[in-house]
Amino acid sequence: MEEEPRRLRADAERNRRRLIEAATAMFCEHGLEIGVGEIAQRAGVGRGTLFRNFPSKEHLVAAVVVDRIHRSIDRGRAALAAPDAGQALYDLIDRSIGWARDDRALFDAIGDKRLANPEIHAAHAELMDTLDALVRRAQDRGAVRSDIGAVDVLMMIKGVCEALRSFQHCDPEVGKRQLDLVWAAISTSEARRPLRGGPPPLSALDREPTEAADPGALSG
Amino acid sequence: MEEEPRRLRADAERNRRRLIEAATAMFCEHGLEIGVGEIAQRAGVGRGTLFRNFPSKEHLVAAVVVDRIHRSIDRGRAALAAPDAGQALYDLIDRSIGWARDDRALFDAIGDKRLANPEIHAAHAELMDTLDALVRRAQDRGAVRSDIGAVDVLMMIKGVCEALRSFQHCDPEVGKRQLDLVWAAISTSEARRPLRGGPPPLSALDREPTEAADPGALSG
DNA sequence: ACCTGAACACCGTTCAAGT
DNA sequence: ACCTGAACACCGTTCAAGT
Repeated sequence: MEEEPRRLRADAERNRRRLIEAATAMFCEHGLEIGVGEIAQRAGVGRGTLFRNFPSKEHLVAAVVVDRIHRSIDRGRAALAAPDAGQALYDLIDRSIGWARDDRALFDAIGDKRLANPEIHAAHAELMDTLDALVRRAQDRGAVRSDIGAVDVLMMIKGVCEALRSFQHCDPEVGKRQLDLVWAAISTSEARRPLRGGPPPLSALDREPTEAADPGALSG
Repeated sequence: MEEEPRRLRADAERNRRRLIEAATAMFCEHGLEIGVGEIAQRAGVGRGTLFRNFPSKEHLVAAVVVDRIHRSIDRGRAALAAPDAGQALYDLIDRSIGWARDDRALFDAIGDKRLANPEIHAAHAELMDTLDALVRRAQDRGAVRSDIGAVDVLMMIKGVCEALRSFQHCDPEVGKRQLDLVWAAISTSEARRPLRGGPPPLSALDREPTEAADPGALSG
């Protein structure tokens, strides 16, 4: 929580920024398994500089995750200002799911292992406070049932995001229906919305046939 | 799909079995990041033997996953034989969530990346057929709403399992409520059940205070 | 045919040498 | 103070030598 007191030299400060930005972009594009060397290269610094700023790759991940959580908090606060609290919560879940498709392992990379990091923990607690306020406002409006809490909602959002990330190439309609199902679970019967589309065929989880699966990928 | 025609020598067959069993146990206990050397050691063979039976670690994971899917199919078929189809589906989801807590990255490790493996794909298709039959029977009974499909249900189960896996040390009540929320989403209003317990406090996602978080884990 | 462990390649991390 | 790249450690994978 307390601010870092010591000043960084100008070039060091710039390198640190570049590293976080490079890491964010690389994690988005290639997932967390991207090598530290490639991140350092993209940031235009040596590998040693990366480890001077972040004691380990895991710390770099943590810095990026904290940054993502802060963006989520911003979105949550904006939703709090919206007139229709129920609609605002629905939209927030919708957009979170949309981002999960692009962001790969970023916002999703929150689990109790990473929450052991105090900075992530603090940011996450702030996010939960915001979500809690949103849920309560939606409950006051009668859009969300009164017997659920922010933890229930967060877990459902996280679940949908991770399930969709595993099936990144599946029919996009599957994602829309997951949103609708989450809403069916947490909304009051008055605020219920119909599920969009029909039940997806069993093939909806397969890769799109347009994208030929590389044959060398696995087994044979 | 076609059977492996060539016979393995008796000792080779035994080694292959031992490797799958050792891998299953090690993956359960330590997750997929366990080293191949430790798996080979537990199986009582050299590392080279592991790679003679499985071209890569990923293939070994695939073999274990196929095995797990077959067990899921067995559970699904048993559920099909139960008198009350709605209750049977509810119980199956319940037990799947329970297993997810113990199994770490096994049954959960199904995504479109791994479905590129033809053996996993075939086993998964069989699982989907079974789940599809279960859902239809529950719909005929009026327990499950008519506008959802097996893909919707599978995605929700997978989501809950992965979300719970991320928060392995959180309050177990969170898991029970996730099951109830899934059921609220997919059931007809007649078959609805109340959510067990009350809304979890925001601290429910933190580690239990009894288990002291190792301070050296991350940042400081 | 199959088994084995030494050797190789790759990637996260450290550190002595530079500025 | 900070930067850098060579060097180290670790782990997945290969392969020459054994049985």
